[in-house]
Amino acid sequence: MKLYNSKTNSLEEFKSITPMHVDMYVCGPTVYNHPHIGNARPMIVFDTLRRLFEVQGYTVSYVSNYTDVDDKIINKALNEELDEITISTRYIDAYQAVRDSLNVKPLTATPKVTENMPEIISFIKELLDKEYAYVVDGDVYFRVTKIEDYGCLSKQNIDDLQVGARIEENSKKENPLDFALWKTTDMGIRWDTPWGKGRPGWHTECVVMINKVFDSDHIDIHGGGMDLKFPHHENELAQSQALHHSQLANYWLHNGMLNFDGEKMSKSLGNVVWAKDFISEYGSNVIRWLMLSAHYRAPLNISEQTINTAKTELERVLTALRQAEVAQQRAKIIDHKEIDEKLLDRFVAAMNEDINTPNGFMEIFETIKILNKALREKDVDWQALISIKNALLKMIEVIGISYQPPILTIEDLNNFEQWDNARKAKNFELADIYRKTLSEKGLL
RNA sequence: GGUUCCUUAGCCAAGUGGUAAGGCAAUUGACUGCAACUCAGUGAGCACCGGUUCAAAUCCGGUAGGAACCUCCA
Repeated sequence: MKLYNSKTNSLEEFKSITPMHVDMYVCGPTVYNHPHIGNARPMIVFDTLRRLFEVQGYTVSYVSNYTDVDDKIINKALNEELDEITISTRYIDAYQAVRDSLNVKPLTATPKVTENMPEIISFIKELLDKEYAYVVDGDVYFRVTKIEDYGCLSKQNIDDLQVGARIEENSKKENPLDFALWKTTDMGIRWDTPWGKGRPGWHTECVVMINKVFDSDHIDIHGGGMDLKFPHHENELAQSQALHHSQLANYWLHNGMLNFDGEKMSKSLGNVVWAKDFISEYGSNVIRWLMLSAHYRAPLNISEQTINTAKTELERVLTALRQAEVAQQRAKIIDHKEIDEKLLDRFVAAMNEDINTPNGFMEIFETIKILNKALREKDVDWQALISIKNALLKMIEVIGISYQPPILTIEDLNNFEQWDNARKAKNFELADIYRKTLSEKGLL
């Protein structure tokens, strides 16, 4: 498999640290609100990558965190006169519900900041001990200049950054690029430390959780949205280099951002679309199909038209499967588990080119064409047909499309027969009645 | 101001040197009792300019337009 490594800006052949196993960490959300449709993209992309690994025999440890300590959460809690845990729990549940309804496979672990405070504090302490960090008025900052190639992930030059850096009110830092590891505060949830009572900065948690959950300072894949590349991932990397001389991950993957009707979603534009609303309106299959119809690194624009296209295309896939299934059951052919490996291999090969889902979709369409033709042969080769169908089922499983094959009842079988008979007898009025019944049951 | 990236038919979207995948829409034909489904066919020379090469959508340079990031938004 080839993956585009954001760190080297090039396609690289994937090689796992442990044979046939992948350790993957994807930065999760700060849980202060419901997930919007943009949050769904990394969920879908990295779940698909996980499934792509698994179909090839890898086991995958897929971890994604919840940031449950943050100013936004604290503010929300103050607004609603609730405590932070109530707020963060509410939205963690909301995220989990969206993951479930998007058919995202259960994650291996979903660590939270509040559950890792001793480790986070001792990590910061170690950075202080080794002088990669310094304390000012109870705040702790990371000393960016101590990392020689700081900026190597995001291809930022420190000097350029300093020129472009916004002027901060906070002049306590040695260098404007230094980032906060700890903030002393008298508001909201706080922890005691030798340097002050407060809460951790954002960039430390991911490194600490990776180290802890994977029991290693070096994993295979670190993913997230393109917007996290700098500063978040850069800063994670810097901390890992500081304490472990480790690059943290072999492959850094970043998904592109999502637009709605050509515009970035934002509260000020008032065009934020909540994932739960989108899912209940269009269903998770349509969303997955839509999100995967473009390459994960490219920006993706959602519009009425792209939604409708996704619906139509998806319907084509499911129709082919359904019709094959119905015909097979009417012919009373018992299913076998064989898969047309040649067809599946073509799909996997396409997907293995840096999760090239558009080309994967092409192979799906090719397979559909083959299936439809096989189904309409004069003498159907059922064994071959079932193998093709099973290959197609495997493909949509990789992209996470859920599909329940219809199970024909005696009544359904009878309706089919009556429909055939009526047509033979040229009693079209009666035939149309049966056709309507079958159509309404979604069997045509 | 800095960094990274993008520009392919009406629309979506692959394709990193050898002569433009796939899909949606449109349209023609076949199938059908009619229809749906399905199958077969029809359409671009790749933003623009210049260069390298036997050969470029693909490499290099420039122009125009667009996007993301530059301290906590996936």
